[in-house]
Amino acid sequence: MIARPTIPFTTQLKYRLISQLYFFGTASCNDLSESLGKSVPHVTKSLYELIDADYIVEKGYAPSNGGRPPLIYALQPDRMYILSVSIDQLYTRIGLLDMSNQFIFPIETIELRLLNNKDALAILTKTLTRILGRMGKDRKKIIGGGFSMPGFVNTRMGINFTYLSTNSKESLRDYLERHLHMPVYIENDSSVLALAELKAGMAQNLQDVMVIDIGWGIGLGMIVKGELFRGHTGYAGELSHIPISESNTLCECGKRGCLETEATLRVVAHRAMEEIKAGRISSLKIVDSPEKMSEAIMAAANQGDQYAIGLLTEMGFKIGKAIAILIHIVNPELIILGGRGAEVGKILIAPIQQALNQYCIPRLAEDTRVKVSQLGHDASLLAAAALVMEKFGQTAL
Amino acid sequence: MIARPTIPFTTQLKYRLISQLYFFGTASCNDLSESLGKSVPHVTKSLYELIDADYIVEKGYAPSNGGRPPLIYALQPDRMYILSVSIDQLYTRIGLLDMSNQFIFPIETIELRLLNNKDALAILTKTLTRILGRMGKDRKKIIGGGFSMPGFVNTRMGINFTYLSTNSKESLRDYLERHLHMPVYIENDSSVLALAELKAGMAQNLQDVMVIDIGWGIGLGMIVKGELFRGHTGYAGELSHIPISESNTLCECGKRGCLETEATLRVVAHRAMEEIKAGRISSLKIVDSPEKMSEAIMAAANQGDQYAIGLLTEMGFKIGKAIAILIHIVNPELIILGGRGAEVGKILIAPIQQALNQYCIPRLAEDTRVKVSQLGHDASLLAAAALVMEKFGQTAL
DNA sequence: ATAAACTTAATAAAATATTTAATAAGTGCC
DNA sequence: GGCACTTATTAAATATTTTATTAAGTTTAT
Repeated sequence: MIARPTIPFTTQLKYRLISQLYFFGTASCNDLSESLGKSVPHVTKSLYELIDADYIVEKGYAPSNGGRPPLIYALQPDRMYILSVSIDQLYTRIGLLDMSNQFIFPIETIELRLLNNKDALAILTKTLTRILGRMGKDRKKIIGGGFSMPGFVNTRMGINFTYLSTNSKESLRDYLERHLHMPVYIENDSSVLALAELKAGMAQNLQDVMVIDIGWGIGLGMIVKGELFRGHTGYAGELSHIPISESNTLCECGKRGCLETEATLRVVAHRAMEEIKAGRISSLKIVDSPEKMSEAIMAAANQGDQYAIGLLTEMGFKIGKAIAILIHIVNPELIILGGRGAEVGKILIAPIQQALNQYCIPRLAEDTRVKVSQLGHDASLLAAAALVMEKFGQTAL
Repeated sequence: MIARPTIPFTTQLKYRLISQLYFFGTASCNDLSESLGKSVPHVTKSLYELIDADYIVEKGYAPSNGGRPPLIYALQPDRMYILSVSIDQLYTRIGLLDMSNQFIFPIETIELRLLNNKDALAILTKTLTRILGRMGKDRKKIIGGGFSMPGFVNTRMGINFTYLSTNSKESLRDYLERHLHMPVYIENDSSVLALAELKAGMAQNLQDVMVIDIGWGIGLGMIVKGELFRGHTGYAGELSHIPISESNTLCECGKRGCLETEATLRVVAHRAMEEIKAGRISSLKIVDSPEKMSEAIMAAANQGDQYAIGLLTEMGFKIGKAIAILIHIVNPELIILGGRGAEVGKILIAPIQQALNQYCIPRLAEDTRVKVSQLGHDASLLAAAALVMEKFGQTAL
């Protein structure tokens, strides 16, 4: 078993201070005192010890807020690093982040098909080992690895039941820790998306937020009581298989009418290819793969193509129906549309809002805002790193 | 504004100790130390001070657990009291509890129709004032009032948007505090039912539990991360208006196909009355009110009447469909069937389980147990009191 | 049966963590 | 310049945990 904390501090407060500063970027002693719920003198003391140990640096004074100007602190960027891995069905992206959230190497992307691929984990591990090899003596500074991946992930047990099998009894997390020699945290990709919104996006400082991951499938990341929520065994947010439609399309899961059979980019892409083949007139041309088709549809829709907009509007309305159910159960303050579908968020938001008006109790619909994510493509890598830093801040002694 | 803590202790730990002892009934110093996450000597010290102040008493030694036998502590029963009020559409029950969870007067029940009743709150307040009048000098010992009630309740704002209007800008909570001179906590009845399970029933020590309130309507109380969950504005758990059916019965809320139009005791009672009138043969006879009809149906079902069982089985299956959706979203470890429908829980559990098998992803269905509540009729009064004690334990200084 | 070894529980003393209160230092505004 | 406000520093007081010690039982091996 890998010892979880790589750097041994003498008090828990120091772990929390570093974690907070990582998420804040910069902060004054007062900010930290307030956010950690500890007194200023106590925070000052630990802060100074961390400055002496060169983990934290003073960044000078900020403008006054109507009184004595606050001294600003930040993390020493190259004192610690985080390994961050974002895995999807086709590609895996790997980054190494410093304490100022900068990538210290260009992000590496490898093609790694997860489905029915027994060697996926071995290839991933090998690639990671190669990349880590470049770190030299800085390797010891890596405090952990955060992994975002699709599938049924049980975070507590460190297992992914769908992909990246270890082909043995060993859990995926233990396997990775054994090969990478660092603490590893794995999490479902939709949850990581939600974490990104919580730490760097629109969910900051909010309590109850649902992040819809619109892509090849449809996922849900839940922020409940200001924290990521994963349910009892880690499968909370299985939006894709709730029954939503009257057309009884058979789903992979064996049931009929699942949201996934009706409202994903995959469904839209396949449907467009069929309909165009059958003579449907549009600015859209058939392209060679459904993946590229979905991108073409989104591009066309953003250019104003009526057919593409129609397809996405229909998808949006069905997603809205599912969100209506979600709102009845969870009563969140904000719904964020994220994932690849966020590209056409502006087009989706109207039919979604319409579905909410139609299927929600008015009081509930009124109290819930719907917004499109502003986070870019690197968000999932930053959030996978956040996974590590969050645990770092919870390190007990 | 009413000062929330009636009794001023010098440390927060003392409030938490009293709260814990209330819920535990009796406990050893070690039990308390563990459950509060504080060291034994620290707990001991506060415990002794509370014994000196006569809030807590020693109850002698418990049998050894393999070592030195632990000293057992309990609350002094008549040092503090809690006012507990459980309100439903027709009847309101009022109790006064001591610190050993005993009613110090027989529970009073008054008939109080909530619907379209402008005077409901005035009548309630008058009754409560009369009952409190009997307390004499013990009145000061009441540390608060807990109110369980139907409707859209926003606990943070202290408002019930559906019933018991104050006919003014003042919140219901403020109104009650002003008239009763004590801290008041109001909560939705389904949530209180969940709290009862959390504190005294099957949800004890569990993290994520859904309590289905099967009655005249259908409600949901949610335990998330080991605590009552109410969502952003307090309306989480609105199970009754999620779309579930293909038969498009119009619901009061204006939508079609809501669970409430298909699977409540009210629906079952009305349907039985119509069908029997139309000549349906059964051991059931028509009674004069739907309320009594529903009780007759449940009694007949428990006696083995096939028609009654059929009606309830159909209701159960539809409730199961809704629970399937719930499980996909929340991934709870336990579903508890509560409310008046728990009387026929044994009959409902089979069709519910069947619906889960049919509509849930297998992994999710496997990880979720379904049980029938064991709590009796007084549970909601005890839980309303728990509302008060829970806040008492959170009293800061 | 009985002593030795092992539990669990309670207590006292010492060490550490954390807050409070008082004060100082800087800024902006009248 | 004086006042209100925010931030920083220090000393003293308080809260809390850790460690070691004692007490009171149970279990196991003879």
